[in-house]
Amino acid sequence: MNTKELVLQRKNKKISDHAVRRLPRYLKKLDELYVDGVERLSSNQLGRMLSITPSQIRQDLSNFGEFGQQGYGYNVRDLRRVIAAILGMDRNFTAILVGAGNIGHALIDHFDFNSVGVRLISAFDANPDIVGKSLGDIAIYSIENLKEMVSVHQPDIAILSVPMAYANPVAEILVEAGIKGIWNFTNVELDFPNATTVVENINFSDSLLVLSYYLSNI
Amino acid sequence: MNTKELVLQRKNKKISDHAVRRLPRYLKKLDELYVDGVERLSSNQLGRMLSITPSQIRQDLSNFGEFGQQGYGYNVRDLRRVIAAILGMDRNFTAILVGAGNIGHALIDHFDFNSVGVRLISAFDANPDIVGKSLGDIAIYSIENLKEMVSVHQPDIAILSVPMAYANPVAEILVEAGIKGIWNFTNVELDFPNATTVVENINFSDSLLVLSYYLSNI
DNA sequence: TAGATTGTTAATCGATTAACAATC
DNA sequence: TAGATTGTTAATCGATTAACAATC
Repeated sequence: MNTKELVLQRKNKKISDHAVRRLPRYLKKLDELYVDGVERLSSNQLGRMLSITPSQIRQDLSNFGEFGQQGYGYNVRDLRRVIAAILGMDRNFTAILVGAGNIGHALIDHFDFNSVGVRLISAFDANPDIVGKSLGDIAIYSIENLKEMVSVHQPDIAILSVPMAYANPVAEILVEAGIKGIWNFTNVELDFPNATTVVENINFSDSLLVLSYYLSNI
Repeated sequence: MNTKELVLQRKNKKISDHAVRRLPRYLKKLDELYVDGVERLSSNQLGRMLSITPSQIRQDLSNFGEFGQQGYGYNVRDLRRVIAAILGMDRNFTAILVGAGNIGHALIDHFDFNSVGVRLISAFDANPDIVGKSLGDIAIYSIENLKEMVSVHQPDIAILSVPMAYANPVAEILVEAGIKGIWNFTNVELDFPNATTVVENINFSDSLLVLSYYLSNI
């Protein structure tokens, strides 16, 4: 299979969010197997490893192309590459951190942006005590310059980790400046009037409440 | 409506995870409205605010009981209470932080556990430099004592934020010691053999990959 | 009362699973 | 070749939406 022939979406099929969210799980398992030196893999084997039916795996992959071979299965190395490409890992997306508090710290120090193909280029904060300094090798700029910097440098993703009260106003600035994606850590649902912007939420309080629900209901 | 009569699940109906994950959104909006002094609300109004069909809201709520009134709608204050109770917010769940690195820091400093009815009682770490100190008013104990402390004090929830390599071994200790829920920040899929333990994942890398996917595919 | 809105049943839509012909 | 496993079509299952009688 030639990766260059990769079609990201076949036949204008509508691809469900469920399917998309399974792709990172496939990828991670394939990475593990690759590191372990495994060369081939059937949908059946992968399914057992992830508690997913082989049917579903084949359906999911068939949204994007034909990556297997009858009687053989999938080549681990190739399939990894394909899924990485589908997920946009080779697009060299750039990101800025907006709000350099504790979560921002944690991301800069511990999150391997590289491993998902994203490059973090700078940070912005309102606190004059930290503006002008840097976190690791990420410089912190004043939030005053956010709009201009986004307009000029056109980063793809804004990691939004400002205090809740600022979530919507800052998001609006980002959208106006032309940001394409927002990774939203604010626990606030962003309300856009005219949104072509992609928003992906990491919502701690919703998540903990769901855990609390299931704990309450065995 | 009398909150004491609340039944958490009617008719042994199976409640879908989708429905459960919408409840925190309802609650948050109801909180806002309550603070703004709004007294009543129809499923239609709430639906417009959240971009959810009124049908779905009524279906979701009907999983748990009858909380509205024909011709009137829902009482904001009552419905808030009911949903909070369904989500287990008045169960006084306790939590421990396992791995007191940056994410742990961020949670202690900024996350309002109180607002979801959870009480954080202590933290554990392997780093001898911080064991014995505290973060805010949360004491940090040695991870050596984890199993014993969990067995004795029986916290409900473990917030798992250890390095990836330790995710599964530490999770196993927690389960053996009788933990009921794990809020998993490790980016690792926990594999339990005999799991009655509830796991709720916060997976940064999966989430960022999904954002990257949608950015790649307009 | 008349209008509004619920809770629920029925209809639709979408996602998952099963089955199987094609073929490596 | 024979066995294995794909990609896809069909069947099933589950979730969402629509419709409406009940009733505040």
